[in-house]
Amino acid sequence: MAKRRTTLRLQDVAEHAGVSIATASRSLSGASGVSEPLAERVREVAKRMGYVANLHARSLAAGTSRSVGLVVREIGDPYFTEIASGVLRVGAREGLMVQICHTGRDPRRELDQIRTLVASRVGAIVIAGSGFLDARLEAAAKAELQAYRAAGGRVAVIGRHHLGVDAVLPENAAGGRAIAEHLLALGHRRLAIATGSRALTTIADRISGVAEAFGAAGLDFTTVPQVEAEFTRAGGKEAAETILAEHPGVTAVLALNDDMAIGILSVFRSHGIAVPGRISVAGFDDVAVAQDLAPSLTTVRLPMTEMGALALELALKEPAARPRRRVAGHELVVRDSTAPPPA
Amino acid sequence: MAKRRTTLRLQDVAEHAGVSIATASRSLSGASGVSEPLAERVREVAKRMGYVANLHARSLAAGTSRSVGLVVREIGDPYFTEIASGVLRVGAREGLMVQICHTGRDPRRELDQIRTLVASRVGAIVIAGSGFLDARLEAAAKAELQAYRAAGGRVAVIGRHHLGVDAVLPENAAGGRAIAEHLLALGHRRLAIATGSRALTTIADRISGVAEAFGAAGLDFTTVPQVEAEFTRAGGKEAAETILAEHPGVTAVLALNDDMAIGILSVFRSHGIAVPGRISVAGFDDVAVAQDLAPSLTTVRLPMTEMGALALELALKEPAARPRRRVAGHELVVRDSTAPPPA
DNA sequence: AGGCTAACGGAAAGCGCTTACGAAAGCGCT
DNA sequence: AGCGCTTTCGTAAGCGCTTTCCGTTAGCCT
Repeated sequence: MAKRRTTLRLQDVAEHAGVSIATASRSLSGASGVSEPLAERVREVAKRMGYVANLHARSLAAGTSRSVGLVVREIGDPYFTEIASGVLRVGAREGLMVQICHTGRDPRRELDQIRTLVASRVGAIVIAGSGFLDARLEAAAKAELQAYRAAGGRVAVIGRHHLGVDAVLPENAAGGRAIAEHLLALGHRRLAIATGSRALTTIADRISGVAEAFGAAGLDFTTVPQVEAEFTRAGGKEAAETILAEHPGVTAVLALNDDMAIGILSVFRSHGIAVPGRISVAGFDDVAVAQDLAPSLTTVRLPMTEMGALALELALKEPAARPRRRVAGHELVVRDSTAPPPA
Repeated sequence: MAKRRTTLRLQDVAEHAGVSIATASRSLSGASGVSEPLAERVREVAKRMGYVANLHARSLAAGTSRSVGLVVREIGDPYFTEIASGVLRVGAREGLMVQICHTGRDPRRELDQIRTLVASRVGAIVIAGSGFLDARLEAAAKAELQAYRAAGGRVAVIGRHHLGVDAVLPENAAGGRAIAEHLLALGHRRLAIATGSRALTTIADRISGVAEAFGAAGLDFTTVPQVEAEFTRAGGKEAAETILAEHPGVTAVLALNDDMAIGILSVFRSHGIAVPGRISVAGFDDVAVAQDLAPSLTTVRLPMTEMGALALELALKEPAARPRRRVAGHELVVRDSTAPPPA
C-alpha cells in the first residue's frame, strides 16, 4: 500500500492527468508552452482532486512570492487601518496576498518585521510605520531595505523620506497650515495645541505648518502653548485637563489628530464647556467617526486610503534610478466644532 | 570569481563560522545537538553577516511554518480590528507571524482566503468572517478545513459553530437580552430595533436575546418594529430616518451594533431630538469611541480582543476529539444615552 | 587504564515546486 | 521526400533549508 500522504502534490495531479510534472506546473501557473486544451484539462483534474499548490515550494523554486508585506504601527489605529485598506484594495486587484505586520510603536519591532518580510521573500514591502527615533535603527533599516532592493525587492514608504526608497508623503505641513489659518480666520488668537510626541516627523511637520500660518499672519507662534500627551483619545483627555488648568483663557484647541480631539471634546462636555460656543476644537486626519460626533469635528482630511493604494502601486512599478516621491493632497473639512471666539 | 548571489544562504554562514550546514541550521533554529557555546558563536556570525533565513525554504523543509492566518471580513470594522489585535497579541507572544486576510463581505472570497492560507501551510487558521449565507459555500469551506485539520492544521472560528471546529462564541443572545432588559427596566415599552441583515447568525442571536427579554417580561415582541439597513453608520442614519418617519412614537431605539447607534445619534442630533431626553439610544459592541460620544453610548460590551486571543490559543492547543466551544462573556455598559422615557 | 555510553558534527536525502534544456512531433517549403 | 523551423512536452537540476543516519570524539565507570 502506498504511503499515505497528507496532502496532494503536483505529481499526483500530473499522474491523474497523464502528463509530466512540468506540464502540470505550466498548466496551473498559466505559463506558456502548453496547448490551451491540455492546460484546461489539467486544471480541471487539479480542481476536481482538490489540489492546492504549496506556496512555499512555489516561492522557493520561483524565487519570488505572490505576496506583499505591509508594516503598520498599530492595526487598531484608524490612521493605519485606512492605509491598510488602500493597500489591500490594490493587492486584491493585482491578485497579491497582503501580509500585514504591526510593530506596536516599538521601532525595534519595526526592524524585525522588515527582516521577516524580507525573509519571506515578499514581492514588495510597504512601510507605514512609526518612524525611527533612533538613528542607528534607521540606518539598519535603510541597509536592510537597500539589500532587499538590490535583490529585486520593491519598497515604498508612507510618511517618511529618509529611507532612500519611493515615498508617498502626506501633506502634513500644508494641512497644519490650512487648519491653523481656518482658526485664525475665525478670529481666534489665543489657542492651544494638543500634540503627540514632537519627535515624530508627522507631528513635527504638522506643527511647522501651523507655525507657518502664524508667521504668514504676522503672529508670534512661540507664545502658543503646546501640550504634549499620548496621540490617543486618552492622551487628548489628559491634554484637555491640562489646558483647562494651565491655559484657561484659550478660545480654541487644535489637536494634532482626531483621536486626541475626540478625547478633548469628551472632557469639555463633562465640564459643561460649550463647543464651539466657548472653545472651538479642531482635529486632524478626518477619521470616519469625525462627522458623527457631537459636535461634528472640523478637521483636515488626509487621503489615507489613497495613500496606501498609491504606495503599493508605486512599489509595484519598475524601480526608478532615484527614489520617487508622491505627495497626497489634503482637504480642510469645516464642520460644527469650530466657530468664531465668544465676543 | 564566484558567482554573485543576491542573498546569503545558510551555507555562507556555515562556511564563515567553520561548521557544517547541519550544525548551522541546528544552531539557528535552537534545536538540540549543538553545544551552547558553538551555537552562540554561529548565531553571532550569522547576525554579523546580516543573514536572514529564507522562510519558504524553511517551511518547505520543515513542513510547517511559524505563522498563522486570520480571516476577517473587513479590517476597517472596529469589531474585526479588535479581534485582530487579540490574535496579534497572542501571535507575538508565541513568536508567530500573523497573516491577515480580509474577505470584504464576499463569502466566496472567504473561501478563497481559506484556500490560500491552507496552501501556505500556516500552522493555524482563525476565522472571524462573515458567515456563509450560502449552504454550498459553507459545505465547501467545511470540507476544506477538515482536510486541513487532517493534515495537522489547527483551526478556530469566532462567532460561528457550524464549521465543525473549535469555536469561540460571543454571548450575542445573552447580551441582547441584557440590553433589552435594561431598556425595559427603565420603563420603555415602545421601542424600535435597528438591525443589519438578519441572515447573519450574529444578528439573529442578538435579536433572539431581545425576544427572550420581552418574553420574560410578558411582553409581545412581535409588535416591535425592526428596521433593517446596512450594519454601518450610514445604515444607522438610514434606519433612524425610517424610524422617525414610520414609528414616531418610539421612546427608545436599540441598535444592534454601535456603528448603527452612532449614525442614529447623529441623525437625532441634526433633527434636534434630545437623547436620552426624548428618545433613548442603545448600541451593541462597545467600540472604543462609544464612551467618548455625546451622549456617551449605553451598550453591551463583548470582549472582542479577548475572543481573538482565546481563538488563537484554542487553535494552538492539542486538537481535541470533538470541537471545543468557549463562550466569551458580555457586560452591560450603562452610559448617558439611555434614561427613562419622557413622562 | 580500557571499554562503554553519550553527545556532537557531517554527509546526504529530500520537502514540492519551477524552469532551463533537449527530444519529439508537426508544419510549410524547396 | 528531406530540410529547417516552430511548437509541445518530458527529464532533471536545482531553490535553501531541515533532519535522519552515521562516524567521531569526549566523558565516565569499574
